[in-house]
Amino acid sequence: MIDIMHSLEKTENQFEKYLDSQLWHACAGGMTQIPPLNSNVYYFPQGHAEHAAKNVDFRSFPRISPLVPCRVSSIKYLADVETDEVFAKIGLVPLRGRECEVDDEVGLLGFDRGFDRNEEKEKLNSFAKTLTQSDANNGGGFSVPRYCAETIFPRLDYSAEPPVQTILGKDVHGEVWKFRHIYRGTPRRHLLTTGWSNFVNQKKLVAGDSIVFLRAENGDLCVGIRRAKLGIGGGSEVSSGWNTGAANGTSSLYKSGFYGFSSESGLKNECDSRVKEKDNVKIASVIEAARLAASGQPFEVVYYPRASTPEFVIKASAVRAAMRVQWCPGMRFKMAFETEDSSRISWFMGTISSVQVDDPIHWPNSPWRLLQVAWDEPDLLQNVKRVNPWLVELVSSIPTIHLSPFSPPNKRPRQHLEFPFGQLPMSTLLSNPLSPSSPLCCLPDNISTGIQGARHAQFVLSSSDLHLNKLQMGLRPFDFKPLDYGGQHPQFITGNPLENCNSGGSPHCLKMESSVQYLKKPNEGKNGARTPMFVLFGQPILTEQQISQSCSMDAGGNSFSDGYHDTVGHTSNASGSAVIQNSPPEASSDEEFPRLKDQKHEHCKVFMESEDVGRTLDLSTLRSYEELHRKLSSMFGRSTISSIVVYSNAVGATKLIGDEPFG
Amino acid sequence: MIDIMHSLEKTENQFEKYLDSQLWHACAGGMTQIPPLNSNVYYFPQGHAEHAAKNVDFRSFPRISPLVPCRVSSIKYLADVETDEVFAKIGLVPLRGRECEVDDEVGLLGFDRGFDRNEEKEKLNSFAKTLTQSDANNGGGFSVPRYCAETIFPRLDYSAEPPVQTILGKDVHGEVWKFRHIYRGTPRRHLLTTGWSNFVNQKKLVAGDSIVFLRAENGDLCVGIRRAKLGIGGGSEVSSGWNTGAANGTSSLYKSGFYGFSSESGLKNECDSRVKEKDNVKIASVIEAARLAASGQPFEVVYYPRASTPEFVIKASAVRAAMRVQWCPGMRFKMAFETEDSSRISWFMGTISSVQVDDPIHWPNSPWRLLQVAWDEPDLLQNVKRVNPWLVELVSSIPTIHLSPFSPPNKRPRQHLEFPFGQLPMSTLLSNPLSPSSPLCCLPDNISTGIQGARHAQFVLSSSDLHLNKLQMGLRPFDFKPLDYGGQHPQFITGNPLENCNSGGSPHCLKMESSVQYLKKPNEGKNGARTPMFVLFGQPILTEQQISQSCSMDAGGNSFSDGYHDTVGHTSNASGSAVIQNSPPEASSDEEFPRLKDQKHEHCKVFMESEDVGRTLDLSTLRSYEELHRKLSSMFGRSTISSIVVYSNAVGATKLIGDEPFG
DNA sequence: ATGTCGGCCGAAGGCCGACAA
DNA sequence: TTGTCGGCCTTCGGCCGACAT
Repeated sequence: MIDIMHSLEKTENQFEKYLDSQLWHACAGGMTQIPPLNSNVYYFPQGHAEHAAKNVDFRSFPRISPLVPCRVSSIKYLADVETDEVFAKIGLVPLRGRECEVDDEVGLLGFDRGFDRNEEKEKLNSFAKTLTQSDANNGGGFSVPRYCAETIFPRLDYSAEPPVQTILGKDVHGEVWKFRHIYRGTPRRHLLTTGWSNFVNQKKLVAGDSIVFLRAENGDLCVGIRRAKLGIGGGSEVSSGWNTGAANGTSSLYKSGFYGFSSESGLKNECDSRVKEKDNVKIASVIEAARLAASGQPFEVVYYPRASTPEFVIKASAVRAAMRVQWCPGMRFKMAFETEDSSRISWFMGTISSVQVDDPIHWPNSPWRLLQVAWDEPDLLQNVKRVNPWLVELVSSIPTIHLSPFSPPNKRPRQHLEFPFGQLPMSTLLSNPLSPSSPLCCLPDNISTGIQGARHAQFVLSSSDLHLNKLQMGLRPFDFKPLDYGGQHPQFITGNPLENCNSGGSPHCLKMESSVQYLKKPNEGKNGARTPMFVLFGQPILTEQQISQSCSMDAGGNSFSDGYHDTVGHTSNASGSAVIQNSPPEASSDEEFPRLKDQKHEHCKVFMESEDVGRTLDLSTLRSYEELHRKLSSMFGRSTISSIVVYSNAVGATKLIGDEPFG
Repeated sequence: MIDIMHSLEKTENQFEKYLDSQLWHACAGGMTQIPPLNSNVYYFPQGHAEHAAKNVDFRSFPRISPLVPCRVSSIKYLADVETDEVFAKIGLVPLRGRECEVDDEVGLLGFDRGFDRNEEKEKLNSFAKTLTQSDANNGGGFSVPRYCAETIFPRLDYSAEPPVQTILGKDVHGEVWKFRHIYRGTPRRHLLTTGWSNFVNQKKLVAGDSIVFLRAENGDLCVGIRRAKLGIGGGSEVSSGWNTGAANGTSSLYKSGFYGFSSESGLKNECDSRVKEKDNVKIASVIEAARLAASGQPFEVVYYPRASTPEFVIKASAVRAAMRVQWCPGMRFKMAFETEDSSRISWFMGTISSVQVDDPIHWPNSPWRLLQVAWDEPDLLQNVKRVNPWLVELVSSIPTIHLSPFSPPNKRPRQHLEFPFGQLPMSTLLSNPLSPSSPLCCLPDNISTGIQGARHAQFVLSSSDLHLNKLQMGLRPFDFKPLDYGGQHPQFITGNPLENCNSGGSPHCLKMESSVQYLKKPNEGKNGARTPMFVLFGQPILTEQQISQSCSMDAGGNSFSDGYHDTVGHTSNASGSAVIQNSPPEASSDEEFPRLKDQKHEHCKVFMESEDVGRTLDLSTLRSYEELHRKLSSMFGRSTISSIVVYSNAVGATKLIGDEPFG
């Protein structure tokens, strides 16, 4: 394969050393989602240009699509030689026509799972800590959280007085750093002393940066760094008050001159800055990528996961799912952000204030940053005005349902959003938005059995939870209910009651399938056996008996379809199992709940109450209660899971399960 | 003017800041000769490629001349942002045909002089010191040589106890550095203390590097650095034992890690190395320059004066002069090199061992590195095997004269050396090398008055002088003799008695005018009045009366022609003043003694015996004894010059003059 | 459990005159 | 005149437990 861009970069960066994928992801942070190898994605030139942090002139490509369907042909995990900043080179092969459809399946079935497993393992073996002032201070050591010392570091011999050992850690370049690890003080605590200061200075770390310890599969201890982002969200402006500590990052790096005059001298050239100037991604690269993409040739993009701009190579399924939603002003949603110290992920609630194409002149039909939003906590997200639809998650569709029957159909010509995948014939859907077979604006007409919002209700999150450092909602029981129990009303958020969608002038309601599709009774219109089952954070949990049953059935995995593929595959045919027929169960759990796949909803943190130590659990890999039980038992080293195990997902909702089996 | 290369470089180095020419030359060192603006030069692509320190593939320019006549259209004095290394961008406009001839005159008459004046001033206002171990040590200060403190630094108030002041020095980027200057200790000495260590660290200086203090015209004190070259001469290999101290330059720059392991980590990326990797001049630049040069378009070259490769943009007159010499194996010569610490210039003696084109395959007719040489002190110049003819200076032509009458004329076909200037019709000269009007191989037939080598004898240097730190030959009287005193025999060097030229097989004797032309009686065949005059290191010194006389004469300045232009202008006409007729005296003193112009022969160091402080004197600017006397008086602050003033030139020859006038 | 502080100690930085070349 | 050295003082780096959160 001819790869011009790659060879270009080779010349400036002769020695490319590929990182371990685990370490790379640990450094990239929890928000980073690199699409799996051979999966189908959309490439957004617009986002690529944004990533380059420069104004890119695309005039030479007048007709390039704002989103180019591609297959991921290669992924290289790399790290900047100077700053240790991780980045990836993603090889993309543009797709067209039938190719999209066919290959999409391959990607979904073949490789998605492998990636998720990797991520799971990483979570188990790595620990990230944000450096405190004391950690980053010159004369100091590093306070090692007990959990890290006990689970990641080599076993310490506590019989010595004091217990000490030497820690060797490999960084992203394979260089080994040496630390003295001591367990001392009153009360006892783990500390890194000798060697730590040198590490801080060499890596130019400041308070707010994070260090990642990871125990690799071969037993090596790895050490990565994750620099604090200057601001939350995607804008170039720094949000006020958020993470200001890291903005002034030079104070502890350089001795100021004797009279203070020479500090000016030393900081000029880029070698001395701890973070390279933001020209990682060159304009030329963007142009070249766009050129090749437009002409259907393979190309390669460079992506810096910590560059504070949204990802521009997005899993096709996520984009498709987002495009199926009929976005309306007034919709309530939540969106994930990395916290200031990059240690956690916070979900921020907001309301869609407007749905309009971001840059109609240059990218007339682009869904990129389609949604203008108003945040419940606008202070922290001042510079986040527009977001990508596939990054937000609706928390309740009730306002849409309540209001749309009384709002007049929008007479204005809709903006045509490009959507080049063959699987989703835009023209059909858009040309007749009011046809019975496709969803109406704010009026889903194919909901037959009313609201069955139990699954969504599970994600309801009061905004007061957002700033809890610990999840303390704990001990109230989780009501497991079989999905086919009808009549269960969702727990509604009563935020802004969506005046926008009701007022006559401004509402823009765009595209396709209503979000209330999510609430559609999953088994409706399927050949699905109405098997009783349980859902944990939207992830169906079956007994092993149920699995063997469903496998023996015609399309057992499809029983859990939320209705996406019904609409996708057969806009005029309500009963469809054809598209994903014969898919093995593993695949179905991934693709059939794409809304849940986004942003780690399948990952739950499991706390053992006696320890207050959370372990992460990938629900998507659990196919039975038995499997869950085994996993939990091995996690906590006990043979039985007692009732004090509390489940909590990233949102902060917590559940307590009893010792008795689910079913 | 379209200048592709320039604009290319602009993009990578956005802010080009031009240096003061004086500071630039002070940093570049005494060996650097940048040809004057608008002067005519030869551009050597071969040397350019060598400068890039890479193998450049010139196959795309099959017929590019190895030396391209050009006019210097621009000179930019610049310094590397990171390393402070000075470099120049020289704009060149290829010349052809008549253009060469005409414009050469303009260059010679118009601009050469201005440059020399600059250099003179710089010498007077700057001081360079090579850092000792103590200077470069971490815990130390800087020992300021008294001369530097008293002539370059601001006046110190000695009434205080101790006398202290703050020194502010601007570096090449205009940044100001602050030093505490104190005069203390027993015995008293000048020191820089506070601020010095910081400077050393920031600039990553090591013992062997030099610091240059310069008092600019506006009174500002400037501070430049001049890093030690890794080896003397032009090769890429480091000569053994020479300047080894600087080769290991990292010891004092970085604290080694606590356990020593992290020093490995810190030194990897190029930002931490004190000298950038040797890719200053890119291959692409060389190719591009060659392309433009071959097609006659203007181009620009980047030249790093401290890159240890010979200059590749050479004053046309110097090349022409060298090409007129009939180079023969066995010829004795000297060549200037910068000393290890770059504080002085040493002349090394050698013998031409062979005359053959360096790279006959790629550059079949190139004079570049034409001479293969054997050094009298081969140890120090192990890697200098081949040198450019215009860089060597014959010290005696006696072997040629002695031997050539008995050696048979070389029958082998001569190698054709390209020489594209119109003024020197190669074809004529080469096609008939034995014609009476052009010099024979080793047999000058146009010497009419025997040997008159007084001028050359003045430059004879015994190799034992080379390593003297001080010029101590001092006090023997200098025999001033009018030039038209005939019969004075030169002081011959009796080194290797040139067996090569006598042996039948190997001698290659190439090109044109015999070196004994230098010994030709200058006034012979001229319209010159046989005015008695004195020559100081080859620089004629007239009384003011003589000047006014010669100005009123037809070609007064030409009286001092050494015969170059006779041969050049009129190969078949022995009496010629036409070429340089009407030249003002200033111009003539420059161009008519080109051999003396090279390598600062016109600069003498003047020592006041009571002080042992040398001042530099530019003889070429002196046009009368009175002027010399005035200059010396003002230099030493005395109204009369007593007999204890000793003259010594860079070679080490010293002269003592009396109080009485020359004439 | 762990962030921050002051105390303490040793190393390095840095200024000094002595002394010698 | 000036390079180098040892002495001496200060500053900084860095390890420690105390204490508070």
